[in-house]
Amino acid sequence: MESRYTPAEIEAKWQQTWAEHQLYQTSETSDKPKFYALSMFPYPSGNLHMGHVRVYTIVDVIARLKRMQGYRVLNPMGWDAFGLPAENAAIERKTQPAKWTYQNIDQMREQLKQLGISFDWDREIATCSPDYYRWTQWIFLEFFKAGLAYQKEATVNWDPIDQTVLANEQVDAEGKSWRSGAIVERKLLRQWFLKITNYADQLLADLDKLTGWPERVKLMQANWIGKSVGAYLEFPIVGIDEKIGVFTTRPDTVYGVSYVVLAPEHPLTQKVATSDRVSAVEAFVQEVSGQSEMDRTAEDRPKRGIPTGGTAINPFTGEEIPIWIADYVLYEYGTGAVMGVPAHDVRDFQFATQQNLPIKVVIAPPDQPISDLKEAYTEAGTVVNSAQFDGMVSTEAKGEIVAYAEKQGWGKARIQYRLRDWLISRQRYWGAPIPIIHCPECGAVPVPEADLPVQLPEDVELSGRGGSPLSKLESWLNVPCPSCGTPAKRETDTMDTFIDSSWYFLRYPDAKNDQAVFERAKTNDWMPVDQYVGGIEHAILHLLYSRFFTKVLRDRGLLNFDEPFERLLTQGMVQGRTYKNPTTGKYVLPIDIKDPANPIDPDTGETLEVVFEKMSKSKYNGVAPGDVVDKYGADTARMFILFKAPPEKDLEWEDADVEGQFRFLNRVWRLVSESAESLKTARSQDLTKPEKELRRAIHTAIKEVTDDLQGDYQFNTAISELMKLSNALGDFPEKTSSAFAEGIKTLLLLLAPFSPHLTEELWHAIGQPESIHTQPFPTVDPTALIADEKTIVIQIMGKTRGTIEAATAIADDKVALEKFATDSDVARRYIDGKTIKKVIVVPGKLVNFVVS
RNA sequence: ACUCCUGUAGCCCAAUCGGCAGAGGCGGCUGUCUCAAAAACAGUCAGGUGCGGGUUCAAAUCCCGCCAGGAGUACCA
Repeated sequence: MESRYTPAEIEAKWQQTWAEHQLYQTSETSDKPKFYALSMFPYPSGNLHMGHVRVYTIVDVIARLKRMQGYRVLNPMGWDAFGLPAENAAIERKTQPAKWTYQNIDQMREQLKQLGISFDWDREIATCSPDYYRWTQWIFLEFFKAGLAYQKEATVNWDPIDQTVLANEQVDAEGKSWRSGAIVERKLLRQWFLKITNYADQLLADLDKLTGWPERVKLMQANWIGKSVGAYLEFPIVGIDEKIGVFTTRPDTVYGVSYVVLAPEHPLTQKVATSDRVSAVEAFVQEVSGQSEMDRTAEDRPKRGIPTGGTAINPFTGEEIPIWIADYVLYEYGTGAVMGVPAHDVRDFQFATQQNLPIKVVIAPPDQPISDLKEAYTEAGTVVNSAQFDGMVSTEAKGEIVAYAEKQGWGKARIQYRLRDWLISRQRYWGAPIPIIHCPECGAVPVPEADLPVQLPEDVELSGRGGSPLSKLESWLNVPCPSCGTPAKRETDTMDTFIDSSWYFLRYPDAKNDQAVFERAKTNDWMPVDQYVGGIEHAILHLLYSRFFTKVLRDRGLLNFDEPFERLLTQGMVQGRTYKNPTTGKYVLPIDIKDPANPIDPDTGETLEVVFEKMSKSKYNGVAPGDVVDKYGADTARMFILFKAPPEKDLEWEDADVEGQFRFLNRVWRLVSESAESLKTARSQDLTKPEKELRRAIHTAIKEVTDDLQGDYQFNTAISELMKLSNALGDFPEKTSSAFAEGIKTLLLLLAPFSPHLTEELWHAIGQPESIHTQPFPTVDPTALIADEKTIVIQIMGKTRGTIEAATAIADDKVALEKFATDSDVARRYIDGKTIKKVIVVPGKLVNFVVS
């Protein structure tokens, strides 16, 4: 065989052989248990980056391991192919989005294949293909039939750069678009929504079922859903036959209400204003609405508001209280109006102090007298100044007061969510058209199932400006109404691309079905996904939407499970070495650095800061996967990525460490190829002591690697175990021993999921006829793990004083060990002449003497 | 401001139920090879676990209080 390790040759060879033998095709007709391994599918930007390499490598190791462990594994791949970049690229390059996208897909598929990932390419999907979006549209119509898709005029987030609306989830805390980074504007538009709020409670409650998810992702979703338990209460307006409804989580403080506040956008603002105040109110509302969301919610800015002159009545006390308008009340949340209880709410306290509004204490702190409040008291306490509720504990008063309000017709218990309905219409071309026809007679009519897909027309003029491109295409736009035949118009908005990705995992089990969205039996068989791997950036967006879709489709009778993803692994970023000028903040190209040990700005001569940051073009810190594969091979790239950091942590790309992995694979190569011939004639006889020790090392490695891959996928420590085994084999002199042969085979089998090409080559080199990837994963022989002797730690007063060797039978027996240890030289040296007060014995590990 | 995560050797990272702080890699040093160097190979060096308390026979691990870095949320009534 080849004496040198030449990854380029063997990797190409085996990739071709595997493809010819369809080694990774999903087996469907088997009684093996199923395992669905899934990586979040990529957007086909045209270039694979290291982040991709990391996810797919992680999933590939899991898929390969599970196959060897006897599972039938589904490990599919596809493309999240709709979206704005294609449209923008098409405008720039004067081409069609479809053409650009499919070219990118071809390019990325090739790059992926070079990594040796065991995808079942027969199930490949692209969301922009009519075969796929036909069913996206079909699912939309399922939502429509269920009353979960509706149109509404609403103030929505408008991205001025991308020229489209966005969902709340797609706008970050600073009011910026997740894609373009532009500050979003608020616009009143008629848009399509999905009623995710109907499922708010289930989406929250079922988080408890997701025991295989990271806590922080669940926490983020719970916060996003934002459940608040409280009450809806109504305050009649003096002089008008209308009421102001408020939502509060503190009905127990209702006797302390000293004013009510409306959000500036509230429809009642003009009505409640007294004639002398109307113009001031109008001016205030104008001013606030002219401000961006940013300004309005900026940190520590004072609350602003004005009285309307109008008054309302607190039904509980009969008191007349002023109605104010203030910018700290959000129209989007609750009823857009709040009751002001300055004594027991931090914001109300601040506002009331500022505006000289009365502060009335109704909850007394347990042990303190009610004195002048310096700040709001928001804890529980004893109810005071609250008529018949006086003396109650405030937490109990909540229920009583709500019950009383309900009896009096003043309000009722209410649960409020922060979650809003999902805005899904986009005024762009490259997405799945919403399959609706607007008829002047019948309204919004669904496109009949037989007419799906509503195809995207190809002869379209793209400019990126002035509304949906589809609205300008008369031939496509005008159709007869499917139900009455009247001339009607198609819906011109396309769907948010997050819709496409909210169900793709349901399609893989039956990816080529052209009769139905999927065969229920197949999807129910493979789902839920056993292990999902992807970036933390989807903690809310994609993962919440997918959970929502799953629940709706379950309720439509299509699925028989509640949650789509059993276990979730969120992998960390891949960071590159970045040279940054500390004063200007500018990034410097690595090739401009003369001495990496002492990096200096070539322009200014300043010493540069060396940091690891997420790889990106603008930071000049990217490493191209292709370059690494060319230089070291895919196996080395895979090993490095898995070894350098635990999967959920950020990974710092260091060339020196890549070389370390390359060296390791070379060592394995040499170790196996040097002994390949003698292995074939390995003799078997009674084991010598060194052979027994080697077997113990072999089976310890099996145990450790299996454990590392069982629970939390600790690839880094698994690889270090493989290095240990490799070292032990290298040190072992008897290359013709059967124990050595067992060790070599075990090493290759354990390494196979990590370095599929190298192990396949060596597996054949030692005379094995079948593919290593179809072999069973090694299992532990418990008898091989038993050592004849164990090292026992001797401690005196908790301090280690030495160790003793004890026969295993003694070491594992508490009584025998105590005696053995007490008689040992080490112990005697320290306990002679002292009284033993207590002896702590940990069998197999240590003996600790407490002496006086 | 609040919540969560992370601080272990020069660096990346390990350490079952609390039980000898170290598995692996990088780097450094020494050697082999070489005219020399690089590469490769072999050997070797390394801190008491961010800080201060506490619990315990025993703490990197558990508890309390700080410090540093990162992430998320941020008037949600």
